[in-house]
Amino acid sequence: MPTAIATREEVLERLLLTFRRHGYESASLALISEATGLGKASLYHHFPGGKREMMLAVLDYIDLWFAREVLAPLTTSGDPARRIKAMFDFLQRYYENGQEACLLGVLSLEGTRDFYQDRLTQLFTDWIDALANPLRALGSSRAQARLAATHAIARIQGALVVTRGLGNTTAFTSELSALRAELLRATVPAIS
Amino acid sequence: MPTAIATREEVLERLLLTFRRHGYESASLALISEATGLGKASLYHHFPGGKREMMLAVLDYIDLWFAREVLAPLTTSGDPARRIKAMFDFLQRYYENGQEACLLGVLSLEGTRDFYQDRLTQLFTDWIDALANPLRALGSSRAQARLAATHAIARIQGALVVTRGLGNTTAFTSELSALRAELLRATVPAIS
DNA sequence: GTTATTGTACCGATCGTTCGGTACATTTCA
DNA sequence: TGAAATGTACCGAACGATCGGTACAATAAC
Repeated sequence: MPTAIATREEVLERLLLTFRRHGYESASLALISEATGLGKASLYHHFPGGKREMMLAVLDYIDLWFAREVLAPLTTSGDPARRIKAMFDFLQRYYENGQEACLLGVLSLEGTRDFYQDRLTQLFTDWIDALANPLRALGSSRAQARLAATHAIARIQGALVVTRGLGNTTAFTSELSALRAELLRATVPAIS
Repeated sequence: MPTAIATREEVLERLLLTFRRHGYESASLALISEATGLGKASLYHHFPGGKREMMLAVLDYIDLWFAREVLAPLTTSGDPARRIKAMFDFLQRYYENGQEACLLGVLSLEGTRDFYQDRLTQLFTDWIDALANPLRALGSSRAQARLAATHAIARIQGALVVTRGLGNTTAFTSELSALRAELLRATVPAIS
């Protein structure tokens, strides 16, 4: 093999960041080429299916580390409060206090999501199911926990939107810490 | 004057819908031309500044009716609960149960928002300030009301995102009715 | 030498934009 | 009153640039 300038994982990481920042349609190949440091030929060597395959590869990649970093920790049998805290710590890092977008959110608002809508739905569903887990352990019924989990993820997404709309990260920080406290209290008054 | 096939307001309405569905970058002139029924050249007759001017015109248009339909009703001196209810009724209609996107949300997640970021910030700020009004009237302090208003708008935006991600409108409906009940109770426990 | 990887040069299609010009109601002037 | 001039609304065609994608020869690692 010739010197792989970057490992596949590094390339996927760059792709992910580019899609997070620009979405699918607006992420041009020129932009992707620049972000990954790979020429078009190289990109098409690694992803013969073109931009679609790049997006799908990123979604596969997300499936992996999202399962490892978020879903699995949420569904272990440890202290539920500890599990929830771990998720928030991760999100705070991952979104960089609201400065970096969420791929799921960006893709959700895209005009045409034909070929990845089902992947999106699956990711959201998995996330909701996983988060419902510790909420049940904190005393909610199955249905309540699912509603509360949906509610929580909506708030996270909303915090990201409003933060970018307002142009500063205070909204994100305060919303996330409030949500965290609310979930740990196991009181989701708006839902009950 | 030749008979205008469509009034300027009708054109702006079509433009708004197109930008809501596709955002700024992904709304091509071909798409806009089809949506408005105007040829590209005609569009440039009405908006010499091109796509940018179309977007700015839409933002001007929004400033007008958003102020009339949402902000003004929120800041009247009537029953605060009634004012809040009116906003939710309007939003439910405007977003069509989560099927249609919010221009503010879509634009907020766009990769480059250089020339309209300040307009976006202003719109969000105005909305938050207006909503804080009846919340104060329901007993919250000034700071609490502002936090609760920001929280509410984040949840609305998040509900739209998650609804589209999940691909069905139940999340939107349940989130919005829960939020409405919460605001009317004047209890925003996650913030306090 | 074989195979994986890449840079360069291209393709047709579409991007936002502009040009040249038509249709027609209004205004100007005889 | 009637013809000429003006202004507004609109469109088809084409602009240069960029889009996503491909062909292929050169290069690099084994």
